[in-house]
Amino acid sequence: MNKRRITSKELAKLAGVSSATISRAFSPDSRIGSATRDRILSVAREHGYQPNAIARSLNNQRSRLVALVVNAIGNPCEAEEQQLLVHRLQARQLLPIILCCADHDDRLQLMRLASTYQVDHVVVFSDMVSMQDAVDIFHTTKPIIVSFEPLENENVSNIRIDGSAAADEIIEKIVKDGKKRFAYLSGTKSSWIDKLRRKWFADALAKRGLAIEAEAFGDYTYDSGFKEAVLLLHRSKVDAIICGNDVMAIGARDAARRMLGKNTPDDIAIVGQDGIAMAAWDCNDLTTLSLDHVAFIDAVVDLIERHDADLPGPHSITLTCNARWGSTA
Amino acid sequence: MNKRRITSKELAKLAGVSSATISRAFSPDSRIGSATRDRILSVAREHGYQPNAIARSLNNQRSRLVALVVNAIGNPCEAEEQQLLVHRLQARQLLPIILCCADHDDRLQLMRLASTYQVDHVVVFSDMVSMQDAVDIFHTTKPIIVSFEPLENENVSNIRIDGSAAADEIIEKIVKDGKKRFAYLSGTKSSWIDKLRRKWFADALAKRGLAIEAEAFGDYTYDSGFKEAVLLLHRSKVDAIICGNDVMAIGARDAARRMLGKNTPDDIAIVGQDGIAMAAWDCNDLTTLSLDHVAFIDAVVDLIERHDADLPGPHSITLTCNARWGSTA
DNA sequence: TCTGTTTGTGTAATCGTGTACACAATCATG
DNA sequence: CATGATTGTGTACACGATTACACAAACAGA
Repeated sequence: MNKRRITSKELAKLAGVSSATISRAFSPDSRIGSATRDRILSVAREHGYQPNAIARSLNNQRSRLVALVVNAIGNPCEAEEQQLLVHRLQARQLLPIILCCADHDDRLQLMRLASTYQVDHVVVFSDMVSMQDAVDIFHTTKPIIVSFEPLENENVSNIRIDGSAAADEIIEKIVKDGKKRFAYLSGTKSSWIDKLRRKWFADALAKRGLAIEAEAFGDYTYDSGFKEAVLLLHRSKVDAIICGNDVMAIGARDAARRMLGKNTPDDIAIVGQDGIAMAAWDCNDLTTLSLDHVAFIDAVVDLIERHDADLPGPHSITLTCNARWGSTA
Repeated sequence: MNKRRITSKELAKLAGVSSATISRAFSPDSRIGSATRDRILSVAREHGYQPNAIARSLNNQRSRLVALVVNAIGNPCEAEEQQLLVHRLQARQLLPIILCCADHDDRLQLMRLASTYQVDHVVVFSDMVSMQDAVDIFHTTKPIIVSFEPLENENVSNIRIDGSAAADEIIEKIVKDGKKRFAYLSGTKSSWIDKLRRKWFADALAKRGLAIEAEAFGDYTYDSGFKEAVLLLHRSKVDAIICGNDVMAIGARDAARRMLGKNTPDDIAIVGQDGIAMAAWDCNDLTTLSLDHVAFIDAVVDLIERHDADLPGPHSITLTCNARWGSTA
């Protein structure tokens, strides 16, 4: 119990070889007698020896650590993607370090801390950090950065999301249903992705001679969706609310029903964004502009693998969203 | 761009000192002239130098990494606690490595991988790994393990959860409302925590001359809650379902309403467990046996800090749950 | 048999820090 | 002013692996 881990040198003594041979026994393709290897692996198992990844990282300049910069873990919009990505990383023997930006006072400090661990890759989900900051902090440690936000930089790969067609489809249907006055409920005041999403819908409305009449700002949570929807519906006569994400949409739907007695889709149309699993639950049944999470994470993993294999240059992948129909619009 | 990180030796040359002095400049309390330190820090900032945490870890035998063994990231029951814990760890300059067990074929392999990174602490949320396995794998690297499951071991601290009183309260109310036939919908077939939770309710029923009449097994997801509830309600005439977690409870509630036209709480009582934020949403309004997440994570952090400061021995903390009332029971 | 290749292993340097030890310079104290 | 404590810095080694290089043994082909 509680005994210190055995080192390769100690194991070498036990197996009657040099520490170099120990190392070779654990490197798949290296010149070593198969008899020796078997003996070493057996002795290693017996003593619970495993090569120290920290020492190994120091030597090869590869940590096999990946920093995941996220807003929050609990937030379902990201959680499903995080889950998927973590799974994929683990299958490739890469370990994720989570950097949770939501309630951390000094996000840059946090990223600097992670950068000292020589992470091999960085994936930025969060829209709370400026991409330029991420590059500045991590460029000294050479990892590639995968991010939503397009940034021309030789170290940054991007996943671009295009939801304009899906937004157009959704607006088409809502307008056909007779709705005329639209509100947009943003998730943040300053996020790049939020502005992009808003533009998809604004463009679709403009095409039909309509516009976003009212606007509100929440923080991607149910409570903020609920609260802002109440305020919105009290101060303006909108009959459709496009929300920055699904969770806020659920909050807005509840607010309309509970506080103003308005039901979807007859009295008011409500649209979410993300396409989280919960949106499809029977009690929610949300109409939402949905991103294919699997395709999204496939793209991220693809970029990471490309970089892991030292293939040249950063890349850019564009994914399109699609409409997922529920009973709220 | 993309230039290799500067090392302490290179910085030493630039600042006209030895690499040892560089190291001292970054160690808060070490003998160094304040003028020298200021100069070094300034040159360091200029060149983007930060001490390499990997090398430092190798040297001090402290990685400041914490392994978080969880079932899934997306699962809301854990997500809130994870979020809180990650926040606390980050505030202490500890970085979390996530080990996601849910869909990983070889959990032990995964834990072994993490153990090679010499993590300082391990927190086991998941009930999918046997505690004994965790101890076997991590004991060679000396970290303390914080876990739900009580295990007598000098390296394991426990957080025990007691929900018996709250379960009694809840059963009391449901029985008073006239319900007589109870079903229990488990989250897993084999989990230790699931059996414990079930026992709280079974005991409360036994006290009143009642028992769990029907039983089903899901996997903590909405879909499984929905599906199992349908089967359960078709094969037996229960009028109350206690669910292994909140998400399944929401699924069960939807199933009862949608597939059998039974509403809560009049036709059927439905109870969740965990007390996740979503349970309190207006559209759910779940009665649930709730754990105080903040207190829980406080306890975890307390144990970690104690161990981080090299205070003696593992400890055990017991927390009690309380009933949170909604309109489903 | 002689030479040239292949195979298996050990030696020693390296990765980037932290720190024990040594030593010079500065300071306090009588 | 002499002496001892304190302060600031450099030198050298340790942390635990990987790997270039060297070298002996085994083996191939003529």
